Amino acid sequence: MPTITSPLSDRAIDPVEAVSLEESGLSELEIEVIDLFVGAARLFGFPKSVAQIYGLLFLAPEPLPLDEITSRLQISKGSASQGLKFLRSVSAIKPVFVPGDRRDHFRAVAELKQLVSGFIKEELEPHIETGTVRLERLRSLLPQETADPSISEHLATRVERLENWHGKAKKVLPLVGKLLG
Amino acid sequence: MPTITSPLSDRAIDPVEAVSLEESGLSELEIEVIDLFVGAARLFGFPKSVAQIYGLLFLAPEPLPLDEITSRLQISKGSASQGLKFLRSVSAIKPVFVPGDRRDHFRAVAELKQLVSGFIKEELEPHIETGTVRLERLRSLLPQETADPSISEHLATRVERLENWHGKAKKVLPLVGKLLG
DNA sequence: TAAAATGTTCATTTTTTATTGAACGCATTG
DNA sequence: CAATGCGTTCAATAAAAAATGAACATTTTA
Repeated sequence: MPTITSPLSDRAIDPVEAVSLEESGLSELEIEVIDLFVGAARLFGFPKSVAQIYGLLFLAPEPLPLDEITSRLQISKGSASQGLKFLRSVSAIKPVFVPGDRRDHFRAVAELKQLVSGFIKEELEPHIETGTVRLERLRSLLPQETADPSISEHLATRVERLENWHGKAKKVLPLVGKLLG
Repeated sequence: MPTITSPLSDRAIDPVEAVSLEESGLSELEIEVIDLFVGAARLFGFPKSVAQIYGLLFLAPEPLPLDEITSRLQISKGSASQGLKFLRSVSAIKPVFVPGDRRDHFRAVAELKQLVSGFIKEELEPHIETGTVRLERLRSLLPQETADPSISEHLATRVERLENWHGKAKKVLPLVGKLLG
């Protein structure tokens, strides 16, 4: 297992990758910014391609269409399409109509608040909702009595703790977005 | 690409896995709680084994040693050792001395505030620190002038935006821990 | 002090996840 | 209405991450 100190271990900046990007016509600034996003994305569990696309759009002075993304980042049409789809789904990018061009163009949403809110709403909240059902089920599985009564007591306490966490998450998550206003 | 709708797609509960756990002598409640943690862990990018260990300890009335963890969860000694190491590193578990037993025993830290703080401190803050250096580098890469001056202007704005995000993260992250008090 | 117990490490294997690219649908255009 | 452009989908492949297990170091016990 190459996980060195933790499952979320740091990664060194890969010079090989940097070069391969450079050869495809990206500026040094673009390479650096994209790499920054790729690193951050890893932390949050996003695929590299998604981070690359967002990084490219973040810096681009004009909205870009899919085929420019594929050629500049040297990724496949499939990856780009999927990445854009995801970024749209969390409202991290917006489609922009460009007159006289049939292709869809996209710009990055650069407001932290919007980015975080979009992610919370689309990725986190759904999970929290399903949590409600699962907690009910947990409660139903609590043993009414055990050989040592302190054990069933302890188990009940733990389920209560989970319910407590769930409530906190429900309360705090929407608040986080506002904190970044 | 089996990523269906998003890179953080939901996963169905795998009945096969549930059975394999059940056969190893875990109660239905334990299976359910562990599965809950495994699901949540995926969201945060933790390995399954880490979530399983934490879940088991979370419910356990008494601290458990490594070999009981391996036998109850049916995971290898290596996985358990690494998982415990990580959980210790983020202060999600604590070693407990058990008289008359040479083995290290561990209990789960069940305070949300502590869990979140530990994770922020050990996993997030280090990244934020390296960010400072990288941002300085970005600034140095900004072109002094471009063919169209509005472009260099735009790029400067973007780097400022990143600095802005960085500052917000530095301010808000420590605050999140306190929000959960 | 030899044997057993405990826990870590890390090369190898397995599993999971992401990327690719060809096939397809649909709209536009010549 | 054939040909071309644009974008999506998905089976196959590649890449990345995690789990395994054997070797090892250390401590304890007999």
